[in-house]
Amino acid sequence: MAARFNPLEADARWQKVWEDRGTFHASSESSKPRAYVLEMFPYPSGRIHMGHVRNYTMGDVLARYRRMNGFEVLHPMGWDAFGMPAENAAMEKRVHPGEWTRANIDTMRSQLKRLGFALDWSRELATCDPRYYAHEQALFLDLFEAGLVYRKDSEVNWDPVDMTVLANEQVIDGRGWRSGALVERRKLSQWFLKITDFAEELLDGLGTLDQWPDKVRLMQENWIGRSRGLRFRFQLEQPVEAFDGFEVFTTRPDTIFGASFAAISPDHPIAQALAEGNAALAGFIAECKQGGTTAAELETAEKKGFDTGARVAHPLDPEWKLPLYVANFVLMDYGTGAIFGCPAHDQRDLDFARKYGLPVTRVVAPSPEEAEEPIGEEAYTGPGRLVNSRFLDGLTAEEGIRDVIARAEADGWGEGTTVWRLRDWGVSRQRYWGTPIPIIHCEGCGAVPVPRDQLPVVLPDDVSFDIPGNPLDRHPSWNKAQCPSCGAEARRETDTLDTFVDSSWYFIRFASQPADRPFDQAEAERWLPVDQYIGGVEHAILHLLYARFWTRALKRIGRLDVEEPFSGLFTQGMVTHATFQDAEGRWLTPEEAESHSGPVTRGRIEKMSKSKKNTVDPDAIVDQYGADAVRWFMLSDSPPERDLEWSEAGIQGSWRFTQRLWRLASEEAERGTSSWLGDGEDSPDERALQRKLHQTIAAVGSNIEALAFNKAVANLYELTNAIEKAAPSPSRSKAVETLIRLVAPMAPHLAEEAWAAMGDGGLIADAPWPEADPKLLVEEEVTIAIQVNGKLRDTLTAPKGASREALEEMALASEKIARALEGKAPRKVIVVPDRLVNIVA
RNA sequence: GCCCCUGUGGCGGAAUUGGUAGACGCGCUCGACUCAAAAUCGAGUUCCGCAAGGAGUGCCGGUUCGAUUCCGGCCGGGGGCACCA
Repeated sequence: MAARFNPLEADARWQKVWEDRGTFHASSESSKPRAYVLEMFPYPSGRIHMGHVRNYTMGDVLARYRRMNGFEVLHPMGWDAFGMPAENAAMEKRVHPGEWTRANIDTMRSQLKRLGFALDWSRELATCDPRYYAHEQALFLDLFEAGLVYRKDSEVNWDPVDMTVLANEQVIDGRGWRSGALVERRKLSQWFLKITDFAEELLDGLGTLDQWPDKVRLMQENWIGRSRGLRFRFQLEQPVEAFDGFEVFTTRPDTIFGASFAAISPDHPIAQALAEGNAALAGFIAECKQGGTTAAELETAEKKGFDTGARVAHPLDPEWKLPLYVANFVLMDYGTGAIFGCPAHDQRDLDFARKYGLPVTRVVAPSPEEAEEPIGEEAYTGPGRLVNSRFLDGLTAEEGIRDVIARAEADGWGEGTTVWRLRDWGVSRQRYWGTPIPIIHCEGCGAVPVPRDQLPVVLPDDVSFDIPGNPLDRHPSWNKAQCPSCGAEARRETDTLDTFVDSSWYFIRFASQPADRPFDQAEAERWLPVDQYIGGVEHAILHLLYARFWTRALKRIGRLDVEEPFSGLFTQGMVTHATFQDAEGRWLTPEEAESHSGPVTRGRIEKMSKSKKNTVDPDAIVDQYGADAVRWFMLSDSPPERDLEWSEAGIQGSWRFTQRLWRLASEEAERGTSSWLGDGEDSPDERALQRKLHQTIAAVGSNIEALAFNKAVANLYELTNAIEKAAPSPSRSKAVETLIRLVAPMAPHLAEEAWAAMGDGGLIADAPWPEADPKLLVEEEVTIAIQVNGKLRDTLTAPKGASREALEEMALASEKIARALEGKAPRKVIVVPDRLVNIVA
């Protein structure tokens, strides 16, 4: 028996055993209860990083734990393999994106396999494989036929560096989420998915996701952004071309008598019409378009308007005319692109009114005395009752809103409505490395779906990346096609799908992968929804919202009877590491920092990234310490939702622990197996160890279920400490055998090795999770805290379940207590059985 | 600006419904083993104090017999959204 556990030799050996036996293949036919454990699949960028290791280790512990608890576990892995970096690599390294991607997949697959994850590799998929995207194209056509896909000219977010369109979700602070370039506005013809059709159910569905982090639900709620209010019509005094009026939306119809102007967006059709005969207005509109869209620019941007000279009638008083402005802060793509301005109760409107000398009339007052209180530089947005509002006077805001909506609906000039912040999902990308959109454009017939029997539309291989832009566009033949409808010469759609479409249904394909269709409904429904999904919080909106939408869209068209794809969600923290910089501010690796001759500053602890040179390559660590030590470290110390700081000391500590476990197991193995088959003696020490063991079984189980891996690790350390202190005995042997089962989900190679050495025969991967004996979960004796006026003064040991009277008597008998009381008589004694006695004096 | 989360030793962090704050790990100190080192093992480690004792969970206040936990107000850190009518 080796004195040391040698992972370099053992890891690969056990990985091969699992693979040869198909231990982790998930059977869709199994009669066991099912569990679907999934981690967000990786983009094959080159090599795996510590963030992947942390993510997949967490999922793996849960998957192995569920297996040991008798579940048929689906735990698959694949590749989110389309996307920009492959094209960037193609441009920089003159390698085909497909070749680059597939090489990366090979590298990363073997890296993942070295970590011993309990994955069903037979279900591996890559989204860039025509065998995957063929089905995506079919699903796209399904949605197209169901009216959930449409094409429209629209202002889009154009990334001038990546030369592609971005979805709203992909623009962060006015910059492209990947390139970081300032995003421009451009008008293009684009494909959209009707996610707004699902706004209400996506919002309401959040209420059913009780195993999601509140934070993520809240972020999605804000993103979908429901506003209820009144949509009503302003009549123009004089028609502008064909327009005799326009609609506005407000969430505060109660303040309608505080109106002092109307404003429309520079992009509003009426503004456009007015500008035709008005050079000054045309100039103003052009000026509005120039402004940047970054947060800082918007913050400081002045509220500017242009008085069109047109007038609109107040809906509740036709004699009352309001001036019509074109204003730079009114957005065409929210609400109706037009507003009524109520300066007294909206800060933006107030700024605007002050600037242009418009009246400011208070219509809400916190008390009757303040009804005529003038508005200063701050709009009043607090609670109160309506004033200066004719028949609305005296009503609360809520009553006023209801009243005005009711009148508008009765008199036909408006209606109560709901407006969403969520926009439809633009999925066209002017890129090569993505799923081709299966559409043919015919001059006579318009956009025609590619017939099903011509799917998949496969990407051509003969493309060049020496000039920017989309190589599909300039391909000599690929973009030419025959119109499926009339047979005329036509043009193939050269845009590809946003890669977020690929990841919107991969979890369904994992569950069921027939060759001739996207998935088998019955089989997919047997696995879905995913019981536990684990990934980074950066996908809180983008991916998780799109996947929810896609699932609901499939349900609506009758393809899958699942409402929510992920019933449990966990967002894990990042892996961080110290950073170092030299005197010139250049980043240094930790090794460089150590040997650097000049001054070195230790920077912040930051997310591992190549640019800051603070990455740690998992492969090198696995070489040095083995898979189990790395896995153990990923689970230790930091709560999984928080960031984990990588440290050399930490991985060494984990390595030491694996060796401690090995020593315990090998000692027991040498003692022989028969010792742990007995029940154990009834000595106090053995009873104490048994109790510790069973408490640990219960605690580790519930902590793994709660994904509180750091706490489970602490429980295991405690048990290990207790076993090491115990003298050899049948109970101790049994405890070691059980300890090995408890660590098996976390350190599976070591556990198999120890299991084999202890002579059980089978695989620990197939062994059942130990059962906690409820009788052994409670202590016989408890420590009682004794307080005087709430301050701890003494402790005593009492039998569990001792009576209040007995505890009080014991407490008062304490010498320390007598001293603390300083002769004062107790006024009151509070006894919490099995916990404490508090004497109030 | 709005919304949300968070603040505990030298460090990462524990602490069922309010009931012995600091479990467990890292680091550090001392000791054992060793020619020596590594590894390993033992003891200690919130702060002040020789001790008795006192203070202590960002700060100020409140509720309570009792507050890391509940409430109010500040301060610091992080995240999301943002001209959203």
